Formats: sequence, C-alpha cells, structure tokens
Amino acid sequence: MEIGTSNLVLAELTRATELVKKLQAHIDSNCSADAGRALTKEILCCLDKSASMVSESARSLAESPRSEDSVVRKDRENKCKKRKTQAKWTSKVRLGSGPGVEGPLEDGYSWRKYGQKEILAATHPRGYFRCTHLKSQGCLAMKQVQRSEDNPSVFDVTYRGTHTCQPKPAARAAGAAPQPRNQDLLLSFQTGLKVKTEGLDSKSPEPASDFSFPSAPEALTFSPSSTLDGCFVLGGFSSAFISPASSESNYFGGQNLQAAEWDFTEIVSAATCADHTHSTMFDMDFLQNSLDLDLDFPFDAYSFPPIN
DNA sequence: CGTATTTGACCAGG
DNA sequence: CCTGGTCAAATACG
Repeated sequence: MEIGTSNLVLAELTRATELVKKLQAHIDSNCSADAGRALTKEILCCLDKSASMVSESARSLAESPRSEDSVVRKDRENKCKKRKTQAKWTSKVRLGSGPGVEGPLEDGYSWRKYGQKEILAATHPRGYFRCTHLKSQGCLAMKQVQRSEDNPSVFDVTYRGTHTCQPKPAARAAGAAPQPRNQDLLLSFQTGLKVKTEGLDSKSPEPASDFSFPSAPEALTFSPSSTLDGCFVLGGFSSAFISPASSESNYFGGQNLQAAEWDFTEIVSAATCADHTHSTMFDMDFLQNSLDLDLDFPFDAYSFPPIN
C-alpha cells in the first residue's frame, strides 16, 4: 500500500483506538448513553473510512501498476481535467438565514453566480457561484448553494477551493471590523467548531421565485461544537499531507500529488458517512481544501510563476 | 456603460 | 441516455 494511504489508515485506526478507550472510560463511569452512542458512531466511522481507504488503495494498485500507464492516464486527464478536478467539492456548511433576512448569509466574499440547476432529488434548484475575482486575481474559490429540503430557511453551502484573492480595499470601510474569511471558517472547523445557524428564524415565507439569493450582509453565527472533545486526530494527516500541500516547492511537484488526489477524494467521501453536523468532516474538508488549491491551481494564475 | 444575473445549451461522466 | 456542472448570450441592474 502506498505510504500516504498507510499513514491515513493508521491515523484512522489510532483514532478508533482512542475512541474505544474513551468509550471504555465512559462505560466505567457509567456516563450518559448519548455520549456512548456518539462515541460508537465515531468509531464505526473511523473503521469504515479505514476500510474504504484500504480497498481503494488495493483497487488503485490493481488498475495502474506501472508508471507508463499513469503517464498515459495523466495525459488523458489533462484533456478533460476540467471536469475531473472540478467535480470535487470540499467543505459543506449549513447556513440559516438570520431573522428577516432572505437568502444565504454573506460569508465575507463576493460571489458571482454562474449557473443554477434543478436537481433531481431536490425540490429546490442549486445555485452555482464563483469568486468575483476569478478574472482579476485568479481566485478559484467556488461554492454551491442549495436550499434545504426540510427547512427552507436553511441553506446547504458547499465550498470548493481556497480564496487567493485579496480582500477588496474599497470594501473595507474605515474602522469596520474585517468580515470572517473563508480560511477563518475552515480554521474554525479545524478547531472543532461547527457552523450551523439553523433555526434562527423561519418566518420567511417562500419568495415569489422559490429560489433567490439576494445577498444580505449578515454575520455568521458560530456555535461551539457540542460533540466530542478533541474530536479529531490530525497527526497522521498532517505528516502525510499538510506539509507538502503548504510547501510551495511542491506545487506542480509531481506524481505524488496525483496519488494524493484520490486519497483525499476517498477520505472526503468516506467522511460523509459521519453525521454531517459533526465537525469531523470539516476537518477532513479542510485538508482537502488545501490540497485542492494545489491540484486546481491554474498555471497562469497570479503569484505563481509558470513552470518551465 | 460596465458589471451581475438569468437561463437554455452544451458537455463530461456514470 | 440521464444528470450535474459550466458556458455564454441575453438581459437586468446600478
């Protein structure tokens, strides 16, 4: 198995072990059944992730054992790279609108809508947005927004990519506090916060057009996660991925990124087996986010010289 | 008049 | 062939 994958699996197993210990402690001190259930869920998820990592790794090895193949494959991927790489979404956040506010919350960035699509399994269409500064600054951040099925005042927002754009100078009114940036949100996820403003107010009847996003300036509400303390172990992951991803020398660096790609895809998809209100997946998504920056970064983007 | 949104067409992947 | 994601022309907005 690949080194990176082993690390990931190891991290998951280690985490599962820790959780089992915790569960044992809970049982010994006959704590609440809820806490126990939460732990059990966590553990199962860990094991599930590990299992899928292992099976995916095995499959991958069987499919492309030789390097020539991967060269060919890479070539092909370059042709249809767009879909391939962009089909991966990174972080998911549930946002409710504030009282009296229609539409999703302002997250501190300016977005331009580039599409809307009726989704088969959803009653409400999905809106597609990309950063306004895509052209001016090559900012690749995107998001997709969908009104929740059960609670119309809640929006499921899925982010992809990291903002590389600078905050608009003009938009900074003198003395105004900086708005929360996406990175901050992600960091919050990392530290175990969850973003969920659901149920603040649902007085808003459906707007005439069932689905509209008049942007309204509104602060995000953060609530400390009530889930497990120290809910995620970053150790194995950071050694395997965070450092390379954050090291500039590894940009466009080579096949290891290719390999890392499916690792993360797998992880993220596996992470969705967790209750989506749980902060774990945000941690995962955070990692994916930083990697995606590498994979999706256009070579002509500002701030990075083209490769020779 | 420049910028943002809307919306049907188009395309890739499954 | 179906679906989700993106493009781009037309349109609306400030």
